[in-house]
Amino acid sequence: MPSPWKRLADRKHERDVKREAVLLQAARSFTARGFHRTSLDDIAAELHVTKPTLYYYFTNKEQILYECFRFGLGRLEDASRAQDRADWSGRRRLVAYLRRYAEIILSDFGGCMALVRDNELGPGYRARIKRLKSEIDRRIRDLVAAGMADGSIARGDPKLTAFALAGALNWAAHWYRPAGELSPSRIAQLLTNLFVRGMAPRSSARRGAGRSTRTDRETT
Amino acid sequence: MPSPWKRLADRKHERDVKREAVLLQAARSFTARGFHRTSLDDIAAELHVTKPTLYYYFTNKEQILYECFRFGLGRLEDASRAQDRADWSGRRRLVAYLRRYAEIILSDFGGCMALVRDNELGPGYRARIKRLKSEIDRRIRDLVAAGMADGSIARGDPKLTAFALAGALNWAAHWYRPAGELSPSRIAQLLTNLFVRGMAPRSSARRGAGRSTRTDRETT
Amino acid sequence: MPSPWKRLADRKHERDVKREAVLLQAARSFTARGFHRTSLDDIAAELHVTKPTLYYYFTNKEQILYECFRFGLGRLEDASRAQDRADWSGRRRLVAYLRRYAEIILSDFGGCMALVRDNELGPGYRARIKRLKSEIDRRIRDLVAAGMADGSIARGDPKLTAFALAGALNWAAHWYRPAGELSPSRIAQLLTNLFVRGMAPRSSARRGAGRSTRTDRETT
Amino acid sequence: MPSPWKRLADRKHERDVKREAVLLQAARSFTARGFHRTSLDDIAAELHVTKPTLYYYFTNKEQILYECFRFGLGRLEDASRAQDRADWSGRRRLVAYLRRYAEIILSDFGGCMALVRDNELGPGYRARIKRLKSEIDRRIRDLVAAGMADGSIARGDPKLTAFALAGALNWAAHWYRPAGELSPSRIAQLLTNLFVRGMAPRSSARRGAGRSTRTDRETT
DNA sequence: TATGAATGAGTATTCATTCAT
DNA sequence: GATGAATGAATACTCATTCAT
Repeated sequence: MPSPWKRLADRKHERDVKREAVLLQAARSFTARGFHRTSLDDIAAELHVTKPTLYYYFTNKEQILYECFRFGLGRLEDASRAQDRADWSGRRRLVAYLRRYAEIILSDFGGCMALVRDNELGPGYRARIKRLKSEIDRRIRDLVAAGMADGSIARGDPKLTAFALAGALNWAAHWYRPAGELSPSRIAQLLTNLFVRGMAPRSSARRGAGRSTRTDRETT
Repeated sequence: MPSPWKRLADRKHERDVKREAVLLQAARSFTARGFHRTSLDDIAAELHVTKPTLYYYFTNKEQILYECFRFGLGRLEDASRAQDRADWSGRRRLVAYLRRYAEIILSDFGGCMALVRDNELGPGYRARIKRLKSEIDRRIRDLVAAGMADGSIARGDPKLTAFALAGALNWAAHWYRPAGELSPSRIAQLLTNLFVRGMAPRSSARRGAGRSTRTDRETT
Repeated sequence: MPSPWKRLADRKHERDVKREAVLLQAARSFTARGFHRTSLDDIAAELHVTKPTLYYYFTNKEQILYECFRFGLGRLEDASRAQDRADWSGRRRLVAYLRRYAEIILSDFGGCMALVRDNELGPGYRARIKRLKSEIDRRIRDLVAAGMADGSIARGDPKLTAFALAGALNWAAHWYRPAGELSPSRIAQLLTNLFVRGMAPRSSARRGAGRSTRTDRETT
Repeated sequence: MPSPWKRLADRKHERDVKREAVLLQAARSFTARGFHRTSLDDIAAELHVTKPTLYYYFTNKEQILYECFRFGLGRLEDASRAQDRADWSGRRRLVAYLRRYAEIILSDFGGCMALVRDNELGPGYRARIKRLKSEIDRRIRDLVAAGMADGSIARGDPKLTAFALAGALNWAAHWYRPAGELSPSRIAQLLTNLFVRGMAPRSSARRGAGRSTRTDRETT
């Protein structure tokens, strides 16, 4: 016979599972149809519950969107911490991060974050999301700057470079189709390669010469 | 006494001026607050008219957004046609186009196009917009492909490359602040330079060597 | 042919007429069924319009109640100003005021004011109503105090006396039935007489003796 | 080891204690914020329990209000019975009753009764409350009539006199502040004195003369 | 042309109530 | 006894749209 505590933990867990199920469905619907065109009734129906049930787990429609954002941003944050390897060059860390970044952006919560504008939120929630977002932006910028400092990335405007990278990746949420032939991580790879190498053709002379160490080769 | 025909033309002109004023205000409001959070009353009030007046110029709220989109897309279309210079390399034509593209994206209608999702439109309008958008996408892709064909752009996936470019530029609409120090055309320049050269540092050996012709240098 | 200005004035007037009709119906419904049990649909239906029409004239359900209150309070305020006759004793002015007060309290707006609690209003509106109400209270208190000063009213606590008078009159809104035999002004008369004379029996010795001047006799 | 019967009695008692605690909290909340603006969740939270618990003690939100009313009315009823002293004049009995009446009205349940309108209740409960209320009204009226019959109260309309008295006392629930300087019984005393003596100034000739017997003096 | 007036349809939100545990 | 979870019903409020003038 299981202890009542276990049961309590189960309940807590079940509740969290349900809460997350709501978030997932919401993220998908918000992404697909937009925040305002998705009614709580829609979300509830897709989960086979009724609207007030959603209010048992969330206080607001806004809060639901906020949590979707936070969830996606949280994963980006986690990914950013995972690349803190002192033995890697800035570029290598950046590239590794961007790989994860793309995977996250092309997931349900990430897509919601990239495709639903935060001005759907009221001032309070919005400010908090903006803070988290600039945290992420800053993280990319820092990696870029680190790369520029250690010579693994060509000198330039780190801020603009970071925006360019984030933009190309975020935009992928617009055109990515799960059914397509490109997997998220393949997209990430191709985009980062493109960014690293640039579009200018490499002359034969340039091949291998003066490039960073083998370790930094992110070609797969 | 002026001829009544003149008057008719004047009227027609005045009507178009007003129509466009509505569109401009709408584009700004839609961009700033989102399509659904902007009521026709808002737009009307900002123009110092009343809501039904808008219906004199447009049949729908949707149509207003549709026309905003079309306006921006039209300018992109125009810009694309302006780069049809057979004597330029694919890359040069691409870079020239991207420069204009960025300027347009960072204008009122362009920003609206980049920031307001087309799923706010009903199926009819939406399909038309999607067609126009893929027209633009195709145009970039074609320039990329042309560059790859004539050797001015490194071989790769033209589609993905085009998406990356469009993404980085479109995303600029999210972070661009007119009050900031970077002008749209400067942003365009920096972004395209970044794309062309890539982030990898150029070895001294590489400088100038084997690079494309002087003509293709887009450094300003 | 009427001038367009006339027409504008007519419109304005018509609007005010309609606005007031809404208020009147609202006051009656709020009084009869309570603020929360009266839905805007109820009010609208009773006026043969639809709910959004009410929003054309008022911004809020709360505002409707607020205006009902204000309307009633405004009439009390007017009545209070009408009794500013320097040649009358305090008591005579008080009695005259109370007569009007009762008539107003037993009207639609007055009843609403007496029977619907102001805590139905949000803090903003409520504070304003409270201010108006204390204005009225103060007015009665001042008349009582004036009477005490000029000897036409027995000395005592003016505040408590004022509350007692207002209470007895306001409470009449609870039991008054328009169909009953007592008219509002008759009720006012009887209640004020009772207040003036008190319940203690008048000994024959007291009759006429030592009473205040003939002018102050409010016996009808 | 205590007998199980004792335990049952304890339980019963405990249940009643809790039931009454719910009623008291409800009465306070209903009085402060109104019936509809007080949710069962509010009441439950203030009691540190959850909403369904309330349903263990009551079948309805309405029933809770009904019981609050009944509780207050019950105390008025009790008070009325306590004044049945054949050796006292009608007026003295009336005055004694009013003293208790005021104390009750200025208590939690009494205030609820005076401030929350019975039209919040459905027809069934409401009818029962109205019956109890008219019982109370009738009781005051009877005392007034008795006083008029035995000469201790000046002749007049007993019904209207009773309403005036009840009104002035009930209304005190609106303005009474427990923190103020006037205690409920002092308020009762002042109000009844005012009613007995009236506002008209007593001429010196009248002092002491022809007034009712010492016994009837209710000055404290 | 432009507006005042009105409305239908939709939607977030609240809340009393129920029930299995 | 008490609670977590769920729901039906009601309701304020918004807004695109229409139409007579």
